Amino acid sequence: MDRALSIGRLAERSGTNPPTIRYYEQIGLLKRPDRREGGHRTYGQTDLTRLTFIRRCREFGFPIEQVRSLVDLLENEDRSCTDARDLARDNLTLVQAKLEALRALETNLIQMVNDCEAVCVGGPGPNCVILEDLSEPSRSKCQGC
Amino acid sequence: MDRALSIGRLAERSGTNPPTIRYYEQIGLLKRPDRREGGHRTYGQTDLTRLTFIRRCREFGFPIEQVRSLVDLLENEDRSCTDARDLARDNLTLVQAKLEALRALETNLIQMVNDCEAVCVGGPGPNCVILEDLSEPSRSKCQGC
DNA sequence: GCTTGAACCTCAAGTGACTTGAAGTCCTAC
DNA sequence: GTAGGACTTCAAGTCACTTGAGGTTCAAGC
Repeated sequence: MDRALSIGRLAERSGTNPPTIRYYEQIGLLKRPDRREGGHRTYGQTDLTRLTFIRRCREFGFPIEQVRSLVDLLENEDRSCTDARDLARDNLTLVQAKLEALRALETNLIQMVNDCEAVCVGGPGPNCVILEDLSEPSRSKCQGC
Repeated sequence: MDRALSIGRLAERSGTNPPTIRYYEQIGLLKRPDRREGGHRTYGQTDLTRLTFIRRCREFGFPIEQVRSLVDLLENEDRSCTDARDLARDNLTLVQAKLEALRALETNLIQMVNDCEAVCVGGPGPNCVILEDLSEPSRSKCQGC
């Protein structure tokens, strides 16, 4: 019903901040909106849809340049959705790599905290097992040696 | 044996880049090293140990300011290791939150890719189920509604 | 119609943790 | 002696915004 949205309302409804919207406009991800007499931006339903799409993409971890491709895909009848699948698949691979690293990190941190509580908690800083652990060179690169 | 390391060798042995080492020096995380006649930096075993510690902390996701605390902890007899445990615990909480978000992301992305392959792959971009999914407002904030 | 204060405007700089580039100097091996 | 690789400093770039300064416009209440 409400067609003309201020930047603040658009921000609210799309889950963004006004400065972020201006930033997206600046980098050409959102097109320049109409202005009121005083210079304030006004937006319509189409802008809300597009911005929501952009935010979703960002939540899904797509970097801005990929979001640009996806927006293009969404608005261009001539492009095949295979591109969208490929982008999603690349993104999935990245997410899975990050997951693996984070899981290893979690295991290590849990171990550190537990060891500290069992062995040295309350003792002098330099003797703490956590600091000892952190002083060892990384084992992540050569598991075998 | 080799006491005097150039910045390049130190970088190699610690798994860092020379500019990163200079950056750590600049922000006061590494102390200013001795110089040769010509101005080149030289490092010893202590520097290698400290830098290795810093890199490990960074690999574990500690932000620079926390690394600063941990270094202080490591070199200060008067501080208790409870502080180290608390920092590790805070970090663990953050890691676990990230893990949860990434797992949800992974599930969503897998779903998208699979759906696309089952339903629309090869079709025109704008009809792709992936783009439809991305156009829906986020459900992550209110699971129930 | 006037006032108040929230929301808006632009432009520039800041964030974190580095990386990259330019332009010049030093060191080592041949 | 010389070639070229490693080093030096300083500044600017990266990503995706966020924050701040300083000024203007809008909507609501009186």
